[in-house]
Amino acid sequence: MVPRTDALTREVVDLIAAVVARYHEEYEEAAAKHALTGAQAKVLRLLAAEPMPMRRIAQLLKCEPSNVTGIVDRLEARGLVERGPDPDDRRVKLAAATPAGLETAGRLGESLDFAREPLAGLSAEERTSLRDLLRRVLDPGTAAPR
Amino acid sequence: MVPRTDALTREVVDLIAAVVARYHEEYEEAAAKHALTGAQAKVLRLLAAEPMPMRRIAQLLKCEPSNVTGIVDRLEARGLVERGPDPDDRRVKLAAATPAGLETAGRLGESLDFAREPLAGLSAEERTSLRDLLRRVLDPGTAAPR
DNA sequence: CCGCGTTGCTTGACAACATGAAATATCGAG
DNA sequence: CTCGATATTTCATGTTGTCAAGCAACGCGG
Repeated sequence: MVPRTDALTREVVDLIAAVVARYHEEYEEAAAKHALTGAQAKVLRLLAAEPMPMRRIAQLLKCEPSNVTGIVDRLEARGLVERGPDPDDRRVKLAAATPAGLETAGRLGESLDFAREPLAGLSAEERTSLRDLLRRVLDPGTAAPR
Repeated sequence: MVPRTDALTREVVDLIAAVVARYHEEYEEAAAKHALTGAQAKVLRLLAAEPMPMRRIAQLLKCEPSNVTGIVDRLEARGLVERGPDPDDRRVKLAAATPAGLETAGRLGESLDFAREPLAGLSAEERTSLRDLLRRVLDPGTAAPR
């Protein structure tokens, strides 16, 4: 096992923390540019990709369904999202982006440039090796290529 | 410039997003294990490393000082943190972890294993190359080693 | 020394997010 | 049909975040 004091490991952990901090910063900033909070931006992007029941949004956000109610309420109040019935189950409400919501989501996506800009400095080989390393960090089951 | 549709770049961005999500999940989980919120855990860790003025905490958290007041209030109410005077400037209050706070911070640190466990699957060379790639992503000014 | 702008912190009002418990409506199995 | 399970909402509550206002202390120019 890697000792807690391993300088290299510690440095990598710190770098990951820095990436996380930076990602958040830029995400919030991009959302704010469109008068959205981070949570609203996340939901809007989900719904722009595909309409889905409230329950599913809560699962993807890893939060309580009652929380999603409020977030969708606010998006709906601004005309970015709509709630409609599910033809197969009248308990379910399908949330979907309106045309205005799709348009906002599109512009939002363009602002979410994190790592596209920084990544531009990396060659294709470097991006490939970064991809492979990140994959293995996320899924330790993946063995190193022999 | 890297085209928006570049599959490799898109994949790396998605992986980074996955790392960010996972980091947060594990951080909140570790904090909750000690009955702390994420923000409280962050502040406690800062203060366990070194006492500092409220103002500095706000800078490191990138939030308003008035917000820090509340977070430190809650930590202080639980005896994990103390406010003391700054001998050099009577406007300043130095927040510091109490012995109980140091102890909690210590156990918290042990729970914050993100990327230490996953990283164990990477060889020293791989960790080095991950470190170098992350450094360049965070600071595009750094040229590729020739 | 004295005023006065600046700085550090707190307070108050308010919005968003988050959880949990309870209410409502619907589903589906028996 | 009945009854437990599911999907959503509502309500109460707590934490995080902002902003504006206030207060105490600092420190500089005169």
